[in-house]
Amino acid sequence: MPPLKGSKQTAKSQATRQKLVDAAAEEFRDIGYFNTDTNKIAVRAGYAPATFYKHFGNKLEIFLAAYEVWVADEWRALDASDDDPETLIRTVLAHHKKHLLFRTDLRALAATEPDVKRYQNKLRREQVKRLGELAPDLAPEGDDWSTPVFLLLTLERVSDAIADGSAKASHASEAALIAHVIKLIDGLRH
Amino acid sequence: MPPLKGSKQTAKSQATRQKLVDAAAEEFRDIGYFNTDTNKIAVRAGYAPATFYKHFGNKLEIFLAAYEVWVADEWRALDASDDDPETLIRTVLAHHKKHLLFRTDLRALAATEPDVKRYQNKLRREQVKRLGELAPDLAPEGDDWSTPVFLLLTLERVSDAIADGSAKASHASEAALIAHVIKLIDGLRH
Amino acid sequence: MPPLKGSKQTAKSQATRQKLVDAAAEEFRDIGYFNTDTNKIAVRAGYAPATFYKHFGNKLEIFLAAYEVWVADEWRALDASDDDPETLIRTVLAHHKKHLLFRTDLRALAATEPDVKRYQNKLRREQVKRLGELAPDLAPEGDDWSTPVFLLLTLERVSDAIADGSAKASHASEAALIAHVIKLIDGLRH
Amino acid sequence: MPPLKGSKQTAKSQATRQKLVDAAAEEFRDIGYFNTDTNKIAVRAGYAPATFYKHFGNKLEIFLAAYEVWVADEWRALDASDDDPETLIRTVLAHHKKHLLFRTDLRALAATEPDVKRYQNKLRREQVKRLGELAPDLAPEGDDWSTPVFLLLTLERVSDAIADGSAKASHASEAALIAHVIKLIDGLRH
DNA sequence: TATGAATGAGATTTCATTCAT
DNA sequence: CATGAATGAAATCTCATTCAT
Repeated sequence: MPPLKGSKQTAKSQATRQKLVDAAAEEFRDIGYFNTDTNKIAVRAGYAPATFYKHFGNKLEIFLAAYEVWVADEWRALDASDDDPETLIRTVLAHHKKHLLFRTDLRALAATEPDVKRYQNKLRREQVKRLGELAPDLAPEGDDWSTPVFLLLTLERVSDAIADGSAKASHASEAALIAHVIKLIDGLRH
Repeated sequence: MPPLKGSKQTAKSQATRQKLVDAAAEEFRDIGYFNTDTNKIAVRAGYAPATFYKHFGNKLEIFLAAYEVWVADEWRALDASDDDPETLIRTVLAHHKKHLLFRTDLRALAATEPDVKRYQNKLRREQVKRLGELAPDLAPEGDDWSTPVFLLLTLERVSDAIADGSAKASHASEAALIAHVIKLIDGLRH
Repeated sequence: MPPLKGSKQTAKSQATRQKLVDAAAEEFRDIGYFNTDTNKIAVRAGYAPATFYKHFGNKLEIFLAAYEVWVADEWRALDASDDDPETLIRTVLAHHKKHLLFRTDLRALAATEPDVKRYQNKLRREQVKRLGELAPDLAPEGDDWSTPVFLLLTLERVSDAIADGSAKASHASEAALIAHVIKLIDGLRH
Repeated sequence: MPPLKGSKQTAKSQATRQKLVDAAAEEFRDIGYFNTDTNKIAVRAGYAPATFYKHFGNKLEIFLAAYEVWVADEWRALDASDDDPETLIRTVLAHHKKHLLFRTDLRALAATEPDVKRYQNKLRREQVKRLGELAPDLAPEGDDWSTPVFLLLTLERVSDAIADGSAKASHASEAALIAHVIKLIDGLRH
């Protein structure tokens, strides 16, 4: 069966777009959003600078696209891991370690760019729901989601501190911090 | 007796420098490090662009100077407040709310600028010591600082989430989150 | 009997060309020559950018083609209308109102593009002849065409001023201006 | 008496701005608005491209500034000339001949740029008032300005047609057209 | 013939930095 | 010490045009 008319071309376009997103994700991960530019991204993907603008309107737009991929990756990793708390924590931690720079830039952008903020909030809510599915005794109770949110915030911050080396620099070992998180989880279960 | 020529000039120079730092802090607070530039800072301080470079080598240098002032302010506020946990938390929270943008930019910069990272780590250690003075039963025990560090990280992250509105957006009220922090503090005391 | 292969292709090619010209005319009318580009024209016609260059060498070439169509339209409208002066004036006016943007761009292009200028001059001469056929007492007398030319220029300018709103903005009503033109016509008849 | 503090510097800035406007006016006159760019203007004035943006936000802004100068020049020329109709007509004609390209671009821009349109309408009204001062028997009568407006439109269009050579190309001599305008003026006087 | 994709060339715009005073 | 002005370098973005299919 021959491909539908045009589907081959569209596939090529999609592939280019994907290469650009991948290149952007690498740039953001390696040198950070604020240290790269659309030219570098296009060239890294193997294209001329102008090609960038056939697929994205500006740098922020590709950041959002890379963010989506980033989140999907994290969820895929979490889905593939076991359900016991320590494994989950270590999965999150590994992801944060790899994408430390991406995450800090994300938060900086969320502070000034409404689009980023909106998307981030939406993902946070989905994250809480997912957590509730993985661990029913941590699920939100009624309208008050503070328990799972508190846990996620804490886990996030601890992971970042371990990932960026500041935990170690302030004499807090990875193991001890993880133990604290696990203890916190036990205390939060209903 | 008139002041020596040299010292007078130094005093004037110091005043200019201070005005520049203040202006920079305001810029960073209002529109963020990445959305301002050295010209804007100089003009906001009431000087010409070139004056900036008489006092600072580049934008990062003045950021560090503003960071020092920022930390001193927070400590002054904490010193002036009562010692009970809730008051302390609310003091930290108020400070974070005001300087949300500054803080996210700080973290983004720390991820790529070694100077910022170094200074940040140094401050974290001082912060832990201060906490130990305020609350001896949360002080580090021996070489393991993980308990106070864990608490500080959590407090920091919760404050940011309240300050940037993401807590509310994920259905976690300020009061409920603060209650979680207080409960955590109680659990961590030895 | 089926058409020859060659002629069939030519017919298809002609149809494509026509669609491109139509789309170009719409673009020129709606957003203007200087605010559109060959890609937009091709896409508006339902083709890919490259197709444009199979039929026209550049943007100016299609402008000329659209200009021809534009003139033919105006003449068709005039031929279909009555012969009394007011009806003719109103027909011209209606055409100018619709194609205001096209006309101003035409004049701007004529000032720098010899091809446009040449074509425009040729059309002006034909226009004078037509006017002479419609109204013999306004026809050129010998080598001096100044009377019909003067009339056409005036009519043109008044129509533009009404069409672009500048007449109204300077407190000159459409009716009063048209009355002036009619009076002028009466004065010019021999 | 020493110059006021800063006045020398401001004078320099004004001089630069003026050089830019002059260079822009020359560009617009020689090759037209749509064939030049901010780089060419800056370089023609003797500056680097970036300098342009210290004085003007974009190309349209300097066009408006050049427009103001252009109008002031025309009025200066008219004020300096005699009051008899033929002299005035020839003064206007000379100005149009010199700035033909500028004028057609002006009209094209007015069709798409509200700022230009607004300014142009404002000037038209001032022009009518001036005409009323020069020739009281052509002044507006009450709210109806159509008589002077009709005259100005006609004069303008005839001047353009002579200036751009289209009058000649359609066998209408300059002298005969001017005679028509003069006759029109006589007919319009009250 | 038509095209989807890509791009070289260049216009627009920003900004850290310098220079002459 | 302070500065007004200017700018080199680079990032952002556009568009007429081409190429492989």
